[in-house]
Amino acid sequence: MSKLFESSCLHCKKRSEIFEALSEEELERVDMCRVSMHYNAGEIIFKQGSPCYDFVCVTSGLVKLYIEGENDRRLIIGFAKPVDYIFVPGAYVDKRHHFSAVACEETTACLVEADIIQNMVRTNQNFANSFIRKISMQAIGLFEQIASLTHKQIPGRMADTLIYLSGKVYSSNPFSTNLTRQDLADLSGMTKESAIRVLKTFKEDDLIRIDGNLIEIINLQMLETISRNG
Amino acid sequence: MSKLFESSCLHCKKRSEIFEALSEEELERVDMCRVSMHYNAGEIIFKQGSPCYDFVCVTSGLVKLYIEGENDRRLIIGFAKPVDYIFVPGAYVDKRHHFSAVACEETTACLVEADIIQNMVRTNQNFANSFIRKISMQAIGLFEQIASLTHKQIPGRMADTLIYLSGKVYSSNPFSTNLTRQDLADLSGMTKESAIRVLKTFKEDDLIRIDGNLIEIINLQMLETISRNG
DNA sequence: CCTATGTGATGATATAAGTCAATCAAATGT
DNA sequence: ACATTTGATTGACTTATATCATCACATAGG
Repeated sequence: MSKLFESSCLHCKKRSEIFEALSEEELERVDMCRVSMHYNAGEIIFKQGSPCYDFVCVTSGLVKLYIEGENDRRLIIGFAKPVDYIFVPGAYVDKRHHFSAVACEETTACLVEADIIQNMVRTNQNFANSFIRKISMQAIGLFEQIASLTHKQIPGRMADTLIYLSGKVYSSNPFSTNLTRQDLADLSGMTKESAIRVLKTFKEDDLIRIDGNLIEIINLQMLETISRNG
Repeated sequence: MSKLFESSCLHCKKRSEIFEALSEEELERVDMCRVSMHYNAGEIIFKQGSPCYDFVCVTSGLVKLYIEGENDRRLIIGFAKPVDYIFVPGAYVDKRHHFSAVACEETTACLVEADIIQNMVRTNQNFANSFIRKISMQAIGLFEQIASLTHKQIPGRMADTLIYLSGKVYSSNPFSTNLTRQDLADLSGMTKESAIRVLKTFKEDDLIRIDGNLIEIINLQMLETISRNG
């Protein structure tokens, strides 16, 4: 909505890694053309295939990023949380989004014109470097996910998903989430029913505890073993 | 081996997209510190997990890039052919290789110190831009592969592999390849036996023809339909 | 020349995981 | 307060795909 209830980029600066490379003057330039948006849970921020005009920087809430395949199948390839900006590879190739972004919960985000960012990548070496490092990390994450999805079976994949959520996304244990079983399935490359069944066996084996929105990993070591054995 | 039997980067320039952004002076700097290497089929160029010192630019032959998972399982994530340089995401993160590179056939490649390249990314805007575009394209390719591998079943995945090889890697039809059935399987996320079986059904249905090292797509349209239906 | 060794091919079998269908609980709208 | 929707759960069944075992063939090495 209005940018009034967001402080300016200059003060927001301390929280967002990548923007540290920018000078005050550059930050002001970003601030000038940014639009602060509010999304309710479930609302689409951008959709795969649509033209991409903006870079999105999540300032609160949580956003899931997923690929839509044929037959209504989806695969969640990651999350963006405060203060991640979402790297959109299409911005440098075909100006199209190659995955969709949807708010998992109440989310606010700043949209900045892609041109402005790309321009700063051109003119500011340090920014460009952070940018490339960020893309690199995303690529490495994808490698890990692709290896897990193709080489492991259901228990191993779900173990990876739980470890990822607790370790990388929510950074806490137990963690409170409003991801659905379908989301967990889309993260692990399986059907919702299979997800429910593995989670049940994990509960029965006292590896995890689930109470409503709260998921707790009780036996991380065993989960890691399951992950390793595929 | 010796750099004598390779012409200098200055003359090689016309063939390699990304280096077009470099000035003569910069190209000379690259030329100075580059090492030209020769690899026989099957030889490892670099291995997942090892420290990465160099960027690799393939000047002849073909290189397969693959992730090694647990239990000896591998997944081929792409190929590098003349004149691709291999983007190594670890160079900007942890200085480790996150996938392995192996020569599929007689291959020559130039190795350039990662520092030199990274330095030029810093100082040359156009080079940085080409660099980011290249990474972006790799990421988009990974998205497509990950969607294919997780959402499609064996015939769809093998169809994708054949279309990819003919269209993107060999750019010809028929194409001559010395990839083994195991390689085709590693590209498609299945076992060697499954790969052999689908290929057999494809042959029986007159979609493809295989004669020794030669693979020909006879009915591309039908293969694309199979790909779409998963 | 014979023996390893790697690759391709095939059949029998086991099993992992998807599909389909029904039920239940909680949330939401009227 | 009731109807409707949405998500979670479970069971029965089917099927896709891996595994295992075997065999043929070519090539390389001693």
